[in-house]
Amino acid sequence: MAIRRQDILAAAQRILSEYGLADLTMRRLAAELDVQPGALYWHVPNKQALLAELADDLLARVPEPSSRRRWDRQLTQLATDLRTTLLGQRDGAEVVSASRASSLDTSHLGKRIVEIVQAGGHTHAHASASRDALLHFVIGYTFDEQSHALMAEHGAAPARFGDSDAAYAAALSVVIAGVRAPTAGRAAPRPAG
Amino acid sequence: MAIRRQDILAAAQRILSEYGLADLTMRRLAAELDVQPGALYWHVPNKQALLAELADDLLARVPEPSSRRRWDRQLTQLATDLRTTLLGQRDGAEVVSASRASSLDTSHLGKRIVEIVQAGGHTHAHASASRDALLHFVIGYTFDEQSHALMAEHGAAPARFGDSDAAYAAALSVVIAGVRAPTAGRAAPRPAG
DNA sequence: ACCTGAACACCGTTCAAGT
DNA sequence: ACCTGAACACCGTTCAAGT
Repeated sequence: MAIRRQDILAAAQRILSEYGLADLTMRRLAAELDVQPGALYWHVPNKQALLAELADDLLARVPEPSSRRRWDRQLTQLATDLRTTLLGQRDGAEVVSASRASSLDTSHLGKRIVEIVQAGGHTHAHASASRDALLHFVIGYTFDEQSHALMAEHGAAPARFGDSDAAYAAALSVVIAGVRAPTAGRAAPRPAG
Repeated sequence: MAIRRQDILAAAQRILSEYGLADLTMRRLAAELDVQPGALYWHVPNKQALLAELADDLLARVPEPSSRRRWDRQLTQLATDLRTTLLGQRDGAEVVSASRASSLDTSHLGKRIVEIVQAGGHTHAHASASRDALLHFVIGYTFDEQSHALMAEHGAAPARFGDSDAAYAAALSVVIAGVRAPTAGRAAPRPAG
């Protein structure tokens, strides 16, 4: 009974969820499937490709925003769901962060964001810039959140106080406000204070 | 003639600049200094601490924004200089990204951003959210840029077309606009299209 | 077609023992 | 005080040979 590519992915998922990314090695994966490490390389070109597939599967779990709502609400929804999805998988943000390698802009998520912003009446240029700003923010932010939670668990860092969801929402709203107000860059200077 | 902590840092810098982060191993570092690998552990607790110090040194190179300019210009300047600094060091964004582990908010850079936004007449809460949005964006964006450039070099990815500085400036201006316009979240909805 | 066995070329970290 | 020698417990990847 030969192992299939599918089995490898599933086993990788299991190890990731139960033991974390640090324990997800090709040797551990082979042991989980009762084969020799080399056997994996008949099904998969290398570890990176495996991680990329895990990342894609994870991003595919982000739900579509309901298109009935206002475009900027859709964007907020999407960014919120993306974070929730990443937090829902152990080391989720790191997996995505480590293996995206600049395919984010051409990803389904990236395209959806551009569509939504354009549907809001903005130029393609502004939509692209918004996509870059939004995706890099969300992933970077969540990565930090997740790795800090891990360190706090191991006692290597003090636990953060306050409502983390609220902190995220506040930072997110900064980016969203910028998406909504592209002309602010050319607005007349307001007096400070 | 014993080696000093300083020498280790300097050698690490050399390896990083000449061969990249992947080649910066404790064993390679020891070889560079003509000592056994174990010798390093008399001077340094572990590899992570070393990387954290490299990251700190790198971030310290970011120049202070001239305080004569308008606050939002200072912010743009800072974010632009941060990217330039990261791009100026081989694998710079990755080094910072890998070893910051949520010390960014308490970093000098983080504090400066909060000060600047508050000097712009905004609340501390908004300044904190802006810091989070801005730093995560810049580092995530630059990391992607740098790793993509590396992959393109190795022929593993198509080279990006267009002006990368302009693309960055566009995405950055989205975030900055959001920092400038915190009330936009409560503004009346504009008709789309 | 699919896997084993065995190797290659590495890692970070620890620690008794030496000087 | 500072380092060596030697080990421990690992890595990802390749590839001839087997079934």
